[in-house]
Amino acid sequence: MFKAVSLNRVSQAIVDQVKLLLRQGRLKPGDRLPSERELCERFGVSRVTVREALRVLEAGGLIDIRVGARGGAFVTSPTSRQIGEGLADLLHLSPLTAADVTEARQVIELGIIPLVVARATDQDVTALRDMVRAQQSALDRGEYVVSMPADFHARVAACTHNPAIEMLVQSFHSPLLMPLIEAPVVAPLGGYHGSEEHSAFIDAIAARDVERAQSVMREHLHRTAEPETYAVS
Amino acid sequence: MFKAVSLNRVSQAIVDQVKLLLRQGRLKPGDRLPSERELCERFGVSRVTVREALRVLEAGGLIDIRVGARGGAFVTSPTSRQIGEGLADLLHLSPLTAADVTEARQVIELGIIPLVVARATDQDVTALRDMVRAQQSALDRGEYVVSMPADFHARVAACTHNPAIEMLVQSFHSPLLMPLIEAPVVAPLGGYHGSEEHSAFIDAIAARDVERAQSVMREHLHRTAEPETYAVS
DNA sequence: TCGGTCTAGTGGTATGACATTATCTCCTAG
DNA sequence: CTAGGAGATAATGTCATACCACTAGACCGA
Repeated sequence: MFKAVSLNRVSQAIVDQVKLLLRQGRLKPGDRLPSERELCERFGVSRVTVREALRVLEAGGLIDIRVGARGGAFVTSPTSRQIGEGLADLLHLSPLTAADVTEARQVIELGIIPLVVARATDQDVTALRDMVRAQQSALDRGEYVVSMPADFHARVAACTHNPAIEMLVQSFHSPLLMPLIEAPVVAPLGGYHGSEEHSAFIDAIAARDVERAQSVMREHLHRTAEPETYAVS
Repeated sequence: MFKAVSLNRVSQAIVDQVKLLLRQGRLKPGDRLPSERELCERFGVSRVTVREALRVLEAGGLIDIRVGARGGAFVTSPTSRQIGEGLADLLHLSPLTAADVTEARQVIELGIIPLVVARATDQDVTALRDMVRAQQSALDRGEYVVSMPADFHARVAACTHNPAIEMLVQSFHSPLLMPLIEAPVVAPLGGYHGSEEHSAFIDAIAARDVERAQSVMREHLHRTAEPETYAVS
């Protein structure tokens, strides 16, 4: 009956207004917002207020602020990596166990395999093989980088040719979440096993064999997720 | 050799410091940060700088700021909705199509069904039935709320008893994403169809029938995603 | 006991100044 | 004629101070 009369923060109102412009498409990636001083005039507020609004927009990844002449606030064109980081933040700051995250990851990485099999092009398969070969020779030289398995899984997701899925998988391999999901495999032995399994997986994809690909990936995920299983292997 | 001493922004340094305390667990949800004026003293910076840092933390959903006596910045455990909104903003700017998002959603919501079937308790099933009944009677009264289907799907995800999965599904149903994935179903007729399908889905879950549950859900997702399909039904 | 007033503490905003940084312009030396 | 450097310029980054609005709790009176 009586609606709440809450005149929130002025800075929040500015944030909302800018977001609205973004949603309406009247501000597109690459556009430059007016300078802080000019925004003050237009909104009729002080510079502090405008700056706080810009900070919020920047923290949300919507704008990019540059200093110096020709500087200012520029609307960003978000990359899937940025979005993935946001998702990773969400997952990392909440009370999740490693098992929770691993299970969610399994759902996605196994669920996309039919799509991967259906859509992977010859270039995709070749790129995957090249990646495994490069990683294998890196291992032979004793160079193990923790991002290597992440790169592989991300490339597999790219085979779906669906940027949303790609972004989802990448978010699970963000640096923040790595300690949760792939810690046990950083040992060289685990790396070798990983390479073999990756190759077997690619073979299944090339053969368009959904069942086998899922089976290989299921085992791979299971092994890399559980230390004791890895110790036995 | 000489590492960059680019101490970019002072406010960002404060943000990082607080985030570190959060990650170390030295600040827990419910704790209250010192007042702005006290933080100024401790960090040796001005109040504006402290406030910008607090804005960033607030925008990230890490703290909650209250005014008045006994007010201040309180550490909060971020909910999926808060960060899901930020995520949705980014998604709007990204080159994702509705089809991309829908497909990603299908992978997850179909992939979790085996988990749902395996783990749903009697309470879960009862809660789902109650929800459908409540939504049906709301429809009969002519009240259709767009968040209704989102609530249902989120509750289904909760049946996995895995908070990571729950959060993932919720983020797909963030208010700003709804127009992308469930727009065609806002019409009353679509709502009725939705209720029937929801009921059929619950029956399959209660019968522990993975195949049937997946089949019902697949059709449901397919119908709500494509306007022309809906028009024919 | 109930209701109002007072008050101290806190965030919200305004103003004005100066510092820092990156880009552009132009001038000068070779 | 070209390359490089010294300003000019325009924007963000930071500071200090002041005042306002709001809220919780203490206090007080009928």
